[in-house]
Amino acid sequence: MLQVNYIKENKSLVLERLSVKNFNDLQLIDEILGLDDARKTLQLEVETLQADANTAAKQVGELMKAGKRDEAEIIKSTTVAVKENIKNLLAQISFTEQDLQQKLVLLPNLPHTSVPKGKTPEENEVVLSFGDAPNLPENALPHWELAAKYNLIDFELGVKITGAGFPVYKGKGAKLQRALINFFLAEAEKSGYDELMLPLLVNEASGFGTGQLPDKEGQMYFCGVDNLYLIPTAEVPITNLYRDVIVKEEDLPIKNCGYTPCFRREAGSYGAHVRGLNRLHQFDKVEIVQVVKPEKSYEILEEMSIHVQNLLQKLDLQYRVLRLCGGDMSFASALTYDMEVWSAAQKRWLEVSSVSNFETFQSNRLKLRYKGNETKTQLAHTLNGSALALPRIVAAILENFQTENGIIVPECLVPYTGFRLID
RNA sequence: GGAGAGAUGCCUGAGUGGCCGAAAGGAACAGUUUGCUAAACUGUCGUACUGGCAACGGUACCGAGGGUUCGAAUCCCUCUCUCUCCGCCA
Repeated sequence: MLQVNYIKENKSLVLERLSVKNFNDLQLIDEILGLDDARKTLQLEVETLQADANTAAKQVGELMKAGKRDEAEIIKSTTVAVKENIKNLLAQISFTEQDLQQKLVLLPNLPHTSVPKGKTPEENEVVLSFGDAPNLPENALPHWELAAKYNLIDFELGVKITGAGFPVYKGKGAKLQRALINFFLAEAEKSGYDELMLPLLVNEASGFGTGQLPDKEGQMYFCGVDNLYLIPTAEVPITNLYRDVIVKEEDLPIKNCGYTPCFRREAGSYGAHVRGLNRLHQFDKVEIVQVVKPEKSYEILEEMSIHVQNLLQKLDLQYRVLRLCGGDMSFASALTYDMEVWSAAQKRWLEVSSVSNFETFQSNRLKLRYKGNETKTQLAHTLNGSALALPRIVAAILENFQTENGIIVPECLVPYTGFRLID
């Protein structure tokens, strides 16, 4: 959520930035500024009345004590009208604030100046490419066929017990999952992230804090009886740890990581591109999150991007890094890098990580601030990234490292799998 | 699931209608003292909005939301959460 005062002071800049995200609703901005002015005027009015009422109440107290009942009664009678007035004004303020809030959450975050204009994924900017595509024979198999051939993943069983998009991992397939999770967590710990194990269901306030609610609720599974949502990413519980918190400046940066399953309804996504592991309703992911000082956040975004790239390099996967264009970025992000690995048998890039700087967009909603001895309380910056999402990594490993004799597991995973070959 | 108790500032904890934005202690920060460490002493020590160039003010907030009252941390109602006991249970 953007800060109203910032919008007020930098209106033309805000409009210019928002246009990069293809957002051009000048009228909405004007309405927001109008509502904020109205709110302030009402606020001032009600506070003046309250100050008067407070003084009157004190006088009554003193007069009563002095035994001057009659005089007290006179003052009492005058406050009745004032009270009614205050009540009305408060109701107006509350209504205005709600209206303002509802409109304010419609504004996406301002993209960083380096974000390219564009509407479609094709307009994302390739920042760098790393590694070479493996030379696979013409008859190389896509991962879903490999998964069946080596009895690693059973998609049909998942359909039976739950539905499409909930695979059952078996044998070495299951072990590979566990190995990847442990490898990613170990690497995150080496990079200084403190590990957390988190609730997989969150309440409404948390969904709002990170921006899934109100507008993207269709993306989450919802337990209506208890009013809880299944997390679409560990970002939600981790970042909400710091909701309504004022952290000490010296405790920054806060670095957390956590492994969780993620649940996404993905309503309306069907077809060839979602085959196999390409898009699931439940998948596993290790997430990294940082809470940092504003002046450091872009430096840290690079650091997080490098952490993710190191993982991909250790896994010997060919990858590329994209700087997302305005149209492809998420609502809340100011700058996002997507990491994609090459899926050699499908012959396409698969997104395996997304690393974003949200600047104060989330912290403003979360009321996540920091305070130093010298500095006043101010909003912190939040960042997060997948490090990494498992299914597409598994897809790429199966496809890229397939041989006549089986699938060769990357060296770095062997300590975690206990085997080098899937056959 | 049943019964009871509670929720106050960074922490502990006092406060049952006006003198309470809130005692006291601890922690933290600054200073004085000190050969060093410790101790002692003094001061500072919540958040948000808002007025003012500033000095300094105003308003709200004692789990959340309503109500009673001229006046509520204090009384009433609803909700949430925590704790204790019983039941059930991985």
